[in-house]
Amino acid sequence: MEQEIKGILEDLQLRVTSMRKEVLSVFLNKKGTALSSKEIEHSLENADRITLYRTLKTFEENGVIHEAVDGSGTIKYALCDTHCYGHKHKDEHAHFHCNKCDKTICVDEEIHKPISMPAGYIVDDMHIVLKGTCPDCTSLNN
Amino acid sequence: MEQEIKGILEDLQLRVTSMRKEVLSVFLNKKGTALSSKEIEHSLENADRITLYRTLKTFEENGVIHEAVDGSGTIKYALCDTHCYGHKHKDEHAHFHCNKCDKTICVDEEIHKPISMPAGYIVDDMHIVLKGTCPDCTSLNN
DNA sequence: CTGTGTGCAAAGGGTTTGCAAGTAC
DNA sequence: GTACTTGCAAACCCTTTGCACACAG
Repeated sequence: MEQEIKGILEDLQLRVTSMRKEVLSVFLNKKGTALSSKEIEHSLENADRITLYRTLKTFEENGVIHEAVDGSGTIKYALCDTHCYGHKHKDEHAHFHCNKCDKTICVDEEIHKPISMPAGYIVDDMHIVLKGTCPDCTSLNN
Repeated sequence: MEQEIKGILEDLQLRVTSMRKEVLSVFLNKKGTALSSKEIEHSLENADRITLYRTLKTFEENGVIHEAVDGSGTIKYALCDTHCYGHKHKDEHAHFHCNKCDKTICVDEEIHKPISMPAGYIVDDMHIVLKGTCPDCTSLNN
């Protein structure tokens, strides 16, 4: 893992700092989950929030992570797929947002184009957000 | 229109104040558009931002408006359909968000269920956000 | 050594809360 | 008249910016 992280950063010619390694490991440990900066902050040992913001920005600019729409009001970040490194982001999967635990997961199902826009509209990007209750919260019965 | 607005408020047993009438008329004048609190504020004559926040909250609690997911990072509000007054919100239409003018419109096309969730997930609500360029901005060529 | 990254302090923007005065009913 | 609304001030987030020090390469 340490090696994987170092590799990602070096490939992008980013300096390998402890903050970047820590943040990246949080994402790798929670693959398939979109995280808010707050959640990331809580997952870090010695968290300087400001540095975290800058780290997230750097990661976003370099195609390591991308913003995910989950309809929770706060911006979340998700690890980019390999094919999106450095390129234009294609965030073509759906997100499920649990209203109880506020967790957001990436849904890996295939998406069927749900709608056809009237003429004149150019669609670059599509986000699908499902809201409800996740299995963890259902079984907890709270 | 004055009558329509008064009727909506009275039906919900809300006091008919000038702020509420103004905000409601903004929504009625821009039917099919989801508005941010900033946009609403600019549409008002004598706008006290704090009162506006409270008005929006009241409207939301009473099923007059609902939050719309448009992936712009800011929360937008849209007028509820009649069938949603006071009831659980069913925001089953898609939203188109123009990346150029930041406008959000409600798309009235029928939605085909685009995805099937794995077992264990309870889906209460679905939001579909399309991002791109609207006809106005395409023709302006800017 | 050089330039980038960090961490603190302070500023900025949006939203919420407290409270006295104003208004709907 | 009474309870709900309003509007101002202040408080409270979260996020960004400025700058000196620290560290990666």
